[in-house]
Amino acid sequence: MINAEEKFKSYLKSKGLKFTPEREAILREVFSLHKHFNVDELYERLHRHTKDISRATIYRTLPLLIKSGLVEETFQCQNKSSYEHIFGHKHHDHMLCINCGKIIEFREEGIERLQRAVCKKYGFHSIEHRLGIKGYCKECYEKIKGLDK
Amino acid sequence: MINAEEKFKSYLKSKGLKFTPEREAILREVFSLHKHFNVDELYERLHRHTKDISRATIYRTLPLLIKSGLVEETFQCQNKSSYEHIFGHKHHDHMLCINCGKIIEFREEGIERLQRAVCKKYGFHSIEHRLGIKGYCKECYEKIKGLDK
DNA sequence: TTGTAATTGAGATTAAATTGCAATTAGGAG
DNA sequence: CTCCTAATTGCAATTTAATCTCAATTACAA
Repeated sequence: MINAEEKFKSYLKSKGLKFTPEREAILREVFSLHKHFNVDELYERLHRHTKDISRATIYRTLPLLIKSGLVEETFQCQNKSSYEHIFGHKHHDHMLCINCGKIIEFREEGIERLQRAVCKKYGFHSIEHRLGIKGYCKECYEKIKGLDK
Repeated sequence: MINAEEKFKSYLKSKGLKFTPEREAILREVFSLHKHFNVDELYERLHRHTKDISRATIYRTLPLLIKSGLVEETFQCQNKSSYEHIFGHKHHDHMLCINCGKIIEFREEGIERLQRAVCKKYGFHSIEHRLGIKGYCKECYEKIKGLDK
């Protein structure tokens, strides 16, 4: 597998779907973004950087990117789904500061291993797993402690 | 702390809030349910078992139950939040079968410990954490393997 | 018993996500 | 290269979980 575009094309072909300019633009935008994004942010960036692409098309394209293994839904924040591209990255988990919104990514091999062990124990065939820790980042916690709350 | 009701009352009092018949009914219903539930299911059960309580009141009461440490949001399924009561239980994680909907609960002490270690490493003050594994349960995976997909 | 701030239900509202449809188009077959 | 058709698009309407508004009610402390 050479790159994300090839992988996406190959997925589409295998399903009899088309590689349209819209899908290409979305793919490029997603991979030019080196952070998490939600549909609105993606929509805004697409409109700034390329031509108009409707939200409907974004909503229809994201599941394809996910199924092709290029994108993952990472967490939900205020009822909005956030995504990130995962091509060429190892899976990682997230800490989310509920005060300032900061996201800390981490990968903990031991947790990954234990998850595999648990799945094996139950005969469960895992497709995706997500660990999210919500709380206060170091800075915010110190601020809040100061306010005695 | 004697029981869930006392804990809820104590939380409400500490915030200057009232222990109303509606809140009591919701609390009872939640604790009579020994499984996960979403707002709709809770609403249906309340209407079957007790008097009419509006969805608005349920939506307003759940955050109180969560803040008082009696209920946890466990996962999102088809854009609906699921909850469970956690009074007297240790925290556990979930596997969700995307084929039959089965939920497997598990507690893995090692994962809990590693999570605490990661938080410590980053100085992150955790409020809640959630690990969800989606995939196929043993039975469904065998069925699907049989269908060569 | 009373006063008041909290609570309730009904219905309106918000906002994310999905869908129907007519016009357009990618891309394989010939 | 051309043609054909099923896939795709944008728009606007729709769905649906969740939130909000407001007038009437009520818990509960003084």
